[in-house]
Amino acid sequence: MIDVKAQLELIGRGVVEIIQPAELEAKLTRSLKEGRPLRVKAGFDPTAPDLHLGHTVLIHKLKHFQDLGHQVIFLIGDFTGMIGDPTGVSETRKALTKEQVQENAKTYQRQIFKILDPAKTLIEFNSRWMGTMSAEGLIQLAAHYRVARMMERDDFRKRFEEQKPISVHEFLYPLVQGYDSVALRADVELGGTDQKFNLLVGRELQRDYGQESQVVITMPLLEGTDGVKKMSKSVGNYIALEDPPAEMFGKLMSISDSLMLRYYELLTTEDLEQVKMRHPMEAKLSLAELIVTRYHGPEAGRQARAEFQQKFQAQAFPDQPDKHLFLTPADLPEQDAAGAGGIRLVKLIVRTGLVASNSEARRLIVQGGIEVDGVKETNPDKLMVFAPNQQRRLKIGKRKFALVEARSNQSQA
RNA sequence: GGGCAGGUACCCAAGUGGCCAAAGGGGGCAGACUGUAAAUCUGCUGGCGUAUGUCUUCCAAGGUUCGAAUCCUUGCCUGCCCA
Repeated sequence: MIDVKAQLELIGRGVVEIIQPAELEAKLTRSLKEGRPLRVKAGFDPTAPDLHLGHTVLIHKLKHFQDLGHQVIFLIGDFTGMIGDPTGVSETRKALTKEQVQENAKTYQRQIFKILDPAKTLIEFNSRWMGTMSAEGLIQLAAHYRVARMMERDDFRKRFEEQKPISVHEFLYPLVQGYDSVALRADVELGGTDQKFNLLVGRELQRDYGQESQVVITMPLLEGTDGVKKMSKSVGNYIALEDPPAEMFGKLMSISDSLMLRYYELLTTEDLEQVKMRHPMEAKLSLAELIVTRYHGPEAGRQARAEFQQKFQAQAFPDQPDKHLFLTPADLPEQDAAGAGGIRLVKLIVRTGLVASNSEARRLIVQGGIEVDGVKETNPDKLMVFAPNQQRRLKIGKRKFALVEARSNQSQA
């Protein structure tokens, strides 16, 4: 283990707040002296089956602690997931079933080891102690906190003032999360700035239960792809670690220039001044490749970049279309003047399955969002004639491509 | 337990008997513009062989009416106030 000052520097990188810095220093000093690693906890709610880039800000911080030799505890809130964290949400969240939560938790475990060292990471589930807690125990736990303190929290107060529902069980969330720290005897807990309230409850509960209070470290929230709201599963502005490479790359390229800098800041170790001096598009391509590489490997990174440039910059048809459609003579019911079989353009578009309905296909066509073999086609009722084995390339909207191929008979792959 | 106010399309929100597939905003999609974008501007945004047509939709079930998102009844849900 390295000395306290160096540890503090790494730990402090990128954090928003440390409560309290002096306590952290004391803990580190004692840890070093006694050769006892600190127990560092971060909790995750398995409310959706995917971790996203927003979570990695925290996970990277855990990684820092891990590299410094401390005991990292990745806490999966399988029990709390059944409650649903009310933080930052304007409406009551739906509680998940036990089965859903367990399914999602499995995925979590697989994903974090793209960053953390499996051998040095302790994975815990808070159902281990919460699942067996009696009603009596829960009521005793609840007695440790006051309603007025609960209402100090912004989202509760706002919802209360706006006459929106707050269920009693939502009050239990901060309590349980705080109790997790008691059960794990956590020295440090990491969380986003939105978690500050919950994290602080942990400090108070530990004190009430006769333990030393944990140090709380808050990290910035990563904005989602819209650049405004925090990245979140429920809002849908997220980039999941398990998004396919091409999709991940595409999402990263669709962020604004200013957001790109934010991502560089929080997700990479690149020097920001140098990034700013580069051409924004170049910088964004590098960022996208960097991140795809991190989660899918260098080969996937290179490929995603090449494909992106082919698809959007050269406007070329990709090697791997989104859909390869085969048509048999039965699919070509109409005939042109010369008697050749064809299909109306609207129908053809719908057949690719890349568009939801006839009306939507029609809209796209009329608005100029369809190209056939590189030529814009705006007549929805145009009869598309196919000779046997003829192929046509459809560009549907900005980013969907389909290859359509006529087959002379029913034999089909 | 009592009183009051609400529940409208993906979200917010107007509409209170026919002109309502339902204003407006957000989101989404498309086009233009670009450096991939973002921003901006324009258009579209329930389904159906696009149709001065038709079907399904305004919490749910019934009812009144030629006609209901709009009126009545009951139920479910939410908030506030009183107890």
